[in-house]
Amino acid sequence: MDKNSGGGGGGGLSLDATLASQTHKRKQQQQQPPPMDFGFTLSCRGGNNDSERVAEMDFFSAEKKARGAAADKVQPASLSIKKEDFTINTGLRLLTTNTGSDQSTVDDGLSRNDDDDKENKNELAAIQAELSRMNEENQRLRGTLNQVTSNYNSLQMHLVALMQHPNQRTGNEAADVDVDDEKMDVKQHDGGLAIVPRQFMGLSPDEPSNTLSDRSSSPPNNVESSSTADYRLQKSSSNVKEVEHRYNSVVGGDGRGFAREDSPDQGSQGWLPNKQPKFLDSKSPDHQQAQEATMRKARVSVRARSEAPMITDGCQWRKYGQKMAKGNPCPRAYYRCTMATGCPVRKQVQRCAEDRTILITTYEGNHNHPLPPAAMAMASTTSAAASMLLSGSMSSTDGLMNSNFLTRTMLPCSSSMATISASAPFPTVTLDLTHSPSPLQFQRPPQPTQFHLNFPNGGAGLGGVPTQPPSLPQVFGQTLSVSQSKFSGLHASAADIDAAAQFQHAKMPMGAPSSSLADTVSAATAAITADPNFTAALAAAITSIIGSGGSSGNQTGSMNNNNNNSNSSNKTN
DNA sequence: CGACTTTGACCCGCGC
DNA sequence: GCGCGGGTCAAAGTCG
Repeated sequence: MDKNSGGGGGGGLSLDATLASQTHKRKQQQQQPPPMDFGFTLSCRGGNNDSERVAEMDFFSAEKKARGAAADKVQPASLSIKKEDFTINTGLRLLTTNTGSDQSTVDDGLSRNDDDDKENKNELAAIQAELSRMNEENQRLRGTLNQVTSNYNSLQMHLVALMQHPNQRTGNEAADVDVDDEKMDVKQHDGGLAIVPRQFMGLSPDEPSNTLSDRSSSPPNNVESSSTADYRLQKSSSNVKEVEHRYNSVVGGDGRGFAREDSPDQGSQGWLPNKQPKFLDSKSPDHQQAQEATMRKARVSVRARSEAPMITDGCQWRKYGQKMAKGNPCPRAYYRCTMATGCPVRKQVQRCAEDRTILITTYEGNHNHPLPPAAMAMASTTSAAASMLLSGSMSSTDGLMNSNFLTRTMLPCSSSMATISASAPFPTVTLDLTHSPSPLQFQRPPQPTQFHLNFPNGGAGLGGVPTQPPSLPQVFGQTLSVSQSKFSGLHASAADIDAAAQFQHAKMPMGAPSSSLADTVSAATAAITADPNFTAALAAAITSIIGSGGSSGNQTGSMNNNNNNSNSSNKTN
């Protein structure tokens, strides 16, 4: 019954940056007055949020100035005031007719040469015009927001399509796009250390050829053409729904949790035995069942050194079983999340047979309830990893899994990846925290024991300085791998996890402040500072990195961990 | 007394 | 069909 049925997951070079930027903006739009320049937001990869915000503020400040001036105030260049002028006139008439009975006989209201009244009327008219204009602007912004939402959904779908069918591109095409994207990284991170090869970018084979040609034939610096965006907006709603369904299945399915508000009611199902077949979508039953079967078994395993019987991940767990697993003298304990009734999340805890100081914690499912900050860290990690994993596994169910997927998702330091049990019965992502980071990985300066978390401006409100949350590869030298029974040897790069995290965070509950970027960061902070168990804190820190990666325009590749941001630099060891 | 843990039994899938 | 192993259930016990 685990509603895991699909894989969102993101991964990509330029796409994730754009997507993350839009995601972040969506959150901003729901928490504060929406930015004015949506067109720029959509088209600008890794755009400077602050510049846009400044533009917005300038607009309103100019507006205030105009309010103090005459009624015929200067309008921002981007706004049309014709309709508002009409509104102004209407208001005047209404005021005139309603002011007094003696005025009713004077239609034009000019017979009374009362300057004070005129001033008052003008002021009222100005205020009314202001209100009217605000209303209109609200309507316009609402429409723009809808458009942005549609575009965002289309991008999501596109991203999933890319992940599902990455190999139908020709090698040259892939190389071209990859090179372009890497160039973008260099642009975005001019710190000199910012070149982060981002694999896993591909064009969907089922994508219309025009999009493909747009990308392949466009100049190298042409990253996101409007035609492509338009095309994405034209994606069929059915595909979007399918993607949403998959994504909701991965990141959690209830309205309170990670799911979209319009998603099917998945969270109400709560925990039920896996053996009970439950399929939420009636369309394509066979296909859906296959997806469900795959999704509900997706797991995220965390290997960490810990003397404690269980790593502290911020959630409350209830042990419901213990078994002696074959081949391991240490018993395997089964836990269920008890933070909310019906939470489907379970985890297994078992010590490694070879090294009993290593604690293997395997998570399954997604929380259907709000999480405390400390718990959000791990939950974000697992969800992101699962979404990444399932995005690939779903392709396998479609028979479209490409071998290139494996190679293009390999990290440059793939040789140092941990070897995970290839006999895993279920698709499993393993985060191996037992190895010290390799300083040579990710071409970064040797800082093997430090994490630098660039805190976004949301948490402390530090002046809205644009931050560059480091992507997973930058700060996370740990190894990451994916083992799937169907695709033994499948490896996923940390960048994929990062992208998946971005994808997931795009679906985080908009109304819940706890899902905000700031809380994600605070979650990591809380986990790091409060948790006596270092491994848990380490995992939380990693999670925070993953989770925060989707909020900045250039989250995918910044290796400049010691950038100029004043609100950065949380570290743990 | 409620929440949690323990532990044997049970169910199910899979391989032989 | 049977045995094995993984996973879960649920009654009994424990703890604060």
